[in-house]
Amino acid sequence: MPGDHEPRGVPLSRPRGRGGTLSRPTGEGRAEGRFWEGVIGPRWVRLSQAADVIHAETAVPQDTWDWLADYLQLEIELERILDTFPPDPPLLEAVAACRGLRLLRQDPWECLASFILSSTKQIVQIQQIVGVLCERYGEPVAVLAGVAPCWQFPSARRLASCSEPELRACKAGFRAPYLLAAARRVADGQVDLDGLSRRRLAEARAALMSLPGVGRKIADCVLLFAGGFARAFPVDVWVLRALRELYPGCRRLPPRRLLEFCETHFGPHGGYAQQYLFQYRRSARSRDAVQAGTGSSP
DNA sequence: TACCAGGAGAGCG
DNA sequence: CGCTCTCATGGT
Repeated sequence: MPGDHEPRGVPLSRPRGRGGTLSRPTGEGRAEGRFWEGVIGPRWVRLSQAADVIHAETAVPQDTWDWLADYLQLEIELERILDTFPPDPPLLEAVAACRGLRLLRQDPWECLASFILSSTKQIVQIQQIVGVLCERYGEPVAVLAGVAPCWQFPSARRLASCSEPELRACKAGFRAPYLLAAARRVADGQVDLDGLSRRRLAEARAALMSLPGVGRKIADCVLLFAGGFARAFPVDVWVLRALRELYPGCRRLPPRRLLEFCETHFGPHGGYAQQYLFQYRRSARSRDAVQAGTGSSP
């Protein structure tokens, strides 16, 4: 019977630190109160966290929870990551403000496709587009009673079989031809996403950037969030703002020099530093908006 | 109404 | 290179 498959702390030891960020940067998971619900690969799952364990519920019995431990990156010890950060005040402040923030190990194709759809879109809009794609072209997944229907993220092969107008109809806009071309090249094996993690950083990045609609920023996102390249440091508008405000020395650096600074200064796990700076800067914007009375939250 | 959003690519000088 | 323009579309 469904609802009967909780690990009850058996396979999942709680990661160090207070809490974890369980929402996907671009995914459709939702945090509802003390729960997080979403689809990880082909499975629907509801997560919650008690004192020392992560509690997981699925709609179908599981033989193993390795897939979840991998997604949550439970083997990563956060303190060891933070120990590699340079001890400069801005980064320490960002870490203090986002204590417990961790990275997930996402599916490469889902990650790539989502970020291709991300350019000049707000995060809520990206989630909406992804939701439409899943509903129209993804395989349905089993959920617990009372939970809204859910779908897997559509495979590259499935999206490759779509027409450009069909993808535009999902609100993909000018990104539709990029997504379609990427889906085709992934589906026919011209780009091996699952093999990225075995290659050198520069080679994996070049392979991603050979895809239309994939520049340095999106490539680094895929490398960091799905490829296991902890040093990859995506520079988006928020990180750029954070860097210019917190590190005055890099204000007048040309783009090439700025990227060099990011990849060297923040060390072998710079991508984690990037996430702390990103979250820190965005949360500052939220506070300002609320104070200025322009925020949407009460 | 005007402006902006987790960019990328093409066309300039 | 470094700058500017364009590409859809929804929200504020």
